[in-house]
Amino acid sequence: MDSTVATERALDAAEELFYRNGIQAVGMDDIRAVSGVSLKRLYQLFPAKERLVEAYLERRDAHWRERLAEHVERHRDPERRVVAVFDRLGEWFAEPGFNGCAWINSYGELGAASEPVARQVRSHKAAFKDYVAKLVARAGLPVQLGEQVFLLAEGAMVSAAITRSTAPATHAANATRLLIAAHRR
Amino acid sequence: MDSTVATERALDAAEELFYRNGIQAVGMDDIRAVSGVSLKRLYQLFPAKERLVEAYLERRDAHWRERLAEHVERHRDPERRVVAVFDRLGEWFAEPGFNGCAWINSYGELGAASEPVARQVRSHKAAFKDYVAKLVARAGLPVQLGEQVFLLAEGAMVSAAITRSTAPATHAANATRLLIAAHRR
DNA sequence: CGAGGGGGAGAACGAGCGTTCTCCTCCTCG
DNA sequence: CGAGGAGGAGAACGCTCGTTCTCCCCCTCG
Repeated sequence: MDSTVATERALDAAEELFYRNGIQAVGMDDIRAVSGVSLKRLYQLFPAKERLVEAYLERRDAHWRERLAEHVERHRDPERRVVAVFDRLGEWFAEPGFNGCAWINSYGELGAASEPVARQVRSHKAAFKDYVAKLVARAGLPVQLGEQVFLLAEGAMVSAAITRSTAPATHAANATRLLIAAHRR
Repeated sequence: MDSTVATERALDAAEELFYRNGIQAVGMDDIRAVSGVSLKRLYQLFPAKERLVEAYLERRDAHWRERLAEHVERHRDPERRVVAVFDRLGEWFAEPGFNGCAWINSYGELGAASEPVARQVRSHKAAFKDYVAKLVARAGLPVQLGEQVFLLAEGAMVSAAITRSTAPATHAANATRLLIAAHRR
C-alpha cells in the first residue's frame, strides 16, 4: 500500500472513530483495525497519537470550511450569504452521525492537556470567525454583527449536539435576520 | 471525619480537579490526595468514579444557577434582567481559573461514553434555558427571544473558553439588546 | 482489660493502551 | 538465485488507573 494511501486511510479511520467516540476512547489499535494500516506503518506516518489527532483536526478543518463555503456561495446576495451559514449548519446537524463540533469536543477533552490540540481549535475557530466577518463586511454590515453571528453559530452547534435537534439552526438564523434588520436602520 | 464532611471534601476536590484538568485526566488517587479522604472511604461514598462525576456535576449545577439568579435578581426591571444574564457570564469569564462551561466540556469528553453524564448535561442545559425563557416571558417578550438569548449565552461560553477572553459576554449582551428592541416594535 | 470493628495507608490486581520489538514473508535488485 | 530490506501480524513492555484487598491502629463497649 502506497504511503499516501495509507495516510489517507489512517486519517479516514481517525476521523470516523475520534469524531464518533471521542479521542481518548479510541486506541491506536482501533485505528489500525478500521484503517487496515499496521501499527508499524501508523507510527512511521504519525510518530505519536497526538500527531494523528492534529492531522485529523487539520484535515477536517479544511473539509468543513470548504463545505460551508460551497453552501454559502450558492447565493448571490451578500446579505443572504450571511444567513446561509445557518442553512449549512442546519444541514450538518441533520446528517446521520452528527455529534457536535469536533473542535469544541476536542477542546473539552484535551484543551487542558494538549497545547497542540488547543492551538488547532483556536486556529479553526479564528478561521471560522474571520469567514463570518468577511461575509458581514461584504454585505456592508458593521463588524459587531460578525461577532454576534459567530456567537449564534457556536451556540447553535453546542445546543444541537446536546439536545440532538436541528432547531438551533433555525433559531439562530431567525436571530441573525433580526440583527441584520436592526443594524440596517 | 464525619461522613457528611468527607462527602463535601471529596466533592470539593472533584470540582477543583475535574473542572481544571478534565475528568479523564484526574484519577481517583488525585481526588484522595487533594481531599484527604481515603480511597476506601471514597468508594463507600461513591461506588464508582462515574458516581462521583455525576455528584460533581449535580452540585455544581445548583451552585451555578444560584449565583446566576442572585446576580439577575439584583435588577428590578424585567427587561434588564434578561441582559443581566450576560453581566453574570462576563463576571464568570473573568474569574481566575475560568475554564469554560463544565457541562459542555464534560459532554465533549464523555457524552458519547457515559449516558449518566449526558443526562446531567442535558438536564443542566434544559434548566438554564428554562430560566432564560422565564426571564423573557416576565419581560413580556416573545418565546422566540428566549431561544435566541440562550444560543448567544452558549456561544459566549464556548468562545470565552477557547479564546480566553471576556469579550464574548459583551458582544452577546449587545446582540441581546438589539434583539429585544427588534422584538418590541 | 480484651474483643471487635470501623477506618486509614498503601500495596496489589487486572485491564487498557501507547509504543516498541520480534519474527516472518515477500518483493526487489544485483 | 540469493541477500537485503520493507512491511505485516501480533506479542511484549511499561505505565496509568479504577477498584479491591491486606494489614494495622485505635476507639468503643461489655
